[in-house]
Amino acid sequence: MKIGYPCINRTLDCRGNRTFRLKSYSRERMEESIIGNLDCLMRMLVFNRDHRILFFRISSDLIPFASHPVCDYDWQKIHKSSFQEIGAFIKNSNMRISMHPDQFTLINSIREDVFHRSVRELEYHNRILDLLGLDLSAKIQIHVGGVYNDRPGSMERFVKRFYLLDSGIQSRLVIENDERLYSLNDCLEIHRQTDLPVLFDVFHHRLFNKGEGIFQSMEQSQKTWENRDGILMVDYSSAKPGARQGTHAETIDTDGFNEFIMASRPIDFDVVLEIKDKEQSALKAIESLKTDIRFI
DNA sequence: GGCAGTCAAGTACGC
DNA sequence: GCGTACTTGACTGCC
Repeated sequence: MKIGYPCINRTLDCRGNRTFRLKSYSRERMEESIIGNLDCLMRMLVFNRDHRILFFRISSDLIPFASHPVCDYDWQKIHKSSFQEIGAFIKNSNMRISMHPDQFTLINSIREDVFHRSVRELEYHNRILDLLGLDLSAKIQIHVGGVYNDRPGSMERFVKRFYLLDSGIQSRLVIENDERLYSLNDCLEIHRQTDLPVLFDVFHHRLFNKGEGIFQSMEQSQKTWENRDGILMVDYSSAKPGARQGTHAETIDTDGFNEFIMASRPIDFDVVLEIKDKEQSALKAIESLKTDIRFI
């Protein structure tokens, strides 16, 4: 079991997801942003290793505008050695990596142009993980997508589109249950047709389910991961007290997390804490896992 | 230096 | 058919 957090470290005085407005695009701006982001990524990884945080989600903003037509900067070639260096550090530290393209990446869109932009975005994410030299346990997580007033048809379109993707992308992709449109059961159905592993989001599942318990759901998700995929990935967060439903908490609810950890025994998995205070919550989680045999 | 409006990208939903 | 919420930080222009 590895514990992680997404994209940003609030303790360090750097950000690995610095970007800029399209209007300000220039090669100089690209160069400057990418150097800063890669440098900060390395610093975050060193911080993580030093604190036993061995799972990390790399920001999609690492290379700004990478999949946009405006990008005329050969970042793959120019920064190749930085990627190699960072990748070597990840492997030597026995870390797990994930990436999560945002809501605009929709391979089941009814619009062909949206699908094509999504493919470009997935290619970009896949390139990053390849340049880092990571194996297929480094994953790209996406949601199933839109419903478009036709759930079966939209799930079918997801499957059809999946088979159009490059095999490199196919083997890194995983699907995650969301809190409104596609539940864990829907993801499992898509798994049956594509063999895609299912990343289990605890928070989304609590907001959107038909009574399936956490343990049973994790057990089913676990079965969708082959050896080459690594162990099950899980996203964990809890609701911000008193806030609108779906809002993520400011800091980890330690009691709730411990309860979840107990309930998940003996399943082994890696978990990203999607919580506002990022690494602080990861440190608290690690503290409370000190006696768990899966973590030691 | 601080504030408020805005940002590449999509979809769902209410009116 | 159109505007807004979703969700969120931070870029950017303006004072």
